[in-house]
Amino acid sequence: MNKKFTEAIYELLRTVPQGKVVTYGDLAKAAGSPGAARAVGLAMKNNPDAPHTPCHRVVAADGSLHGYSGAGGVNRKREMLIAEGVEFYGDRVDLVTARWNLLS
DNA sequence: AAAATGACGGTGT
DNA sequence: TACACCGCCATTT
Repeated sequence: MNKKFTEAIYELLRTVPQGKVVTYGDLAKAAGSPGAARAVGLAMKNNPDAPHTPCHRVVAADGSLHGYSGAGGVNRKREMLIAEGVEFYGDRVDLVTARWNLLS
């Protein structure tokens, strides 16, 4: 425990409503360490609190999907987001409309 | 305690 | 736009 970083990531991630997404960088910044985007992704892979944490709503800074520990990989992740109402632009998420503000 | 890892981000080609 | 390289940070081994 103690790992406040990962813990903060989960907390913030839980605030993201369905149909919205956040980037690793924004998540890291909101957690208190801008630039730790990699650490954010690691937290998802190493300890995905599963259904408790919507890790599938986390996308790259350019809106593209990077990875997913769940079944189906990024492929499943993409379809999951579409099912939630996230507007996709090819294989990229429309961050212009689907990006969630972590500050709210 | 030190080194290696990884679901990133930005820039260059 | 796609691919490659470097730099960044926290976690894991």
